[in-house]
Amino acid sequence: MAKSNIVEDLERAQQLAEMLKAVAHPLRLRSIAALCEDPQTVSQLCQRLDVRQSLVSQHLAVLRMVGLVHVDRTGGRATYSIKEQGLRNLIACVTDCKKEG
Amino acid sequence: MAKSNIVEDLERAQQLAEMLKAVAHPLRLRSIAALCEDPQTVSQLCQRLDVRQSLVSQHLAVLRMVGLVHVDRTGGRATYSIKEQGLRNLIACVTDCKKEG
DNA sequence: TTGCGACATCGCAATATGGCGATATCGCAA
DNA sequence: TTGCGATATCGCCATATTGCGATGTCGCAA
Repeated sequence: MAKSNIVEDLERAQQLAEMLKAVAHPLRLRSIAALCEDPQTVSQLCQRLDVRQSLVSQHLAVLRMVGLVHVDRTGGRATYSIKEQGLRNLIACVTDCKKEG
Repeated sequence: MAKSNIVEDLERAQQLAEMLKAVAHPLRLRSIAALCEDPQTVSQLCQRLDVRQSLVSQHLAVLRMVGLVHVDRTGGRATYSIKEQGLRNLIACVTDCKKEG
C-alpha cells in the first residue's frame, strides 16, 4: 500500500484539490474562521465580514457545494455552521503554517 | 487579542489564501506529495507524474513563488524539495480531512 | 565553438473565477 | 392576499488560470 497514494491517485488528488480550492479564498477563509467560532446567519456574516449579502451568499454556496459547511434553514433565516470537522484542524494547520512574509 | 485574527485581519487572510491557492491544484498537490517523499529533479517529477515538462515547470514555478519549495540548481539540473515544513502537516491534514465522496 | 540535455518562459486560446447590481424565492406577520 | 426581511441566484463584464507548443537559456562535454 502506497503511503501517499495521492501521487498516483489522480481522482483523489482532484478531489482534495477541489476542496482546497474552496477554502483558498480570502473571504471564504474568513467565513470559515468566523463559523469556527460560532454558527452564524448570512446577515450576521455580512456584518462581521463587512461584505455585501450577495457576495457572502455566493461564497457560502461554494463551501456548501463541497460539503464543508452545513445550513439550517429554520425560521426564515439560514444558519451556517462547520460541517466537515477536519476543517478545524486544517485551518489550524494553515494559520500555523505561517510562512511569515 | 482576538483568537482567530484571520476573521478581521484582511491581509493575513489574503496571504493564507494565496498559499492555499498554490496548493489547491491536482498536479501541484501531487507534486508536493511526491516531494514529501524525496527531493526530485524536474524530469524525475515528469516521469513520476506522467506530465509534460513545460507543465511541471510551470506549476513548480507557482510553488516557488509562494515559497513552499526549495530549488537546488547545481550540476545542470534543478532539484526541488519541500521548503516550508508546515506543508507536510498541511498535506497530512488535508488527506486526513478525507470527506469521502 | 558546437551541440545537447535539462529547465524556464513566452504567447495563445479556452475556460474558470470574482464581484456587482438586479431579480427571484421563501417564511412569516399584518 | 399583501408586504417585507432574509437569502439565493442570475446575467454581465473583467480578470485569472490552465495547458500547449515553441522558443529561450544555461551548464557541460566533445
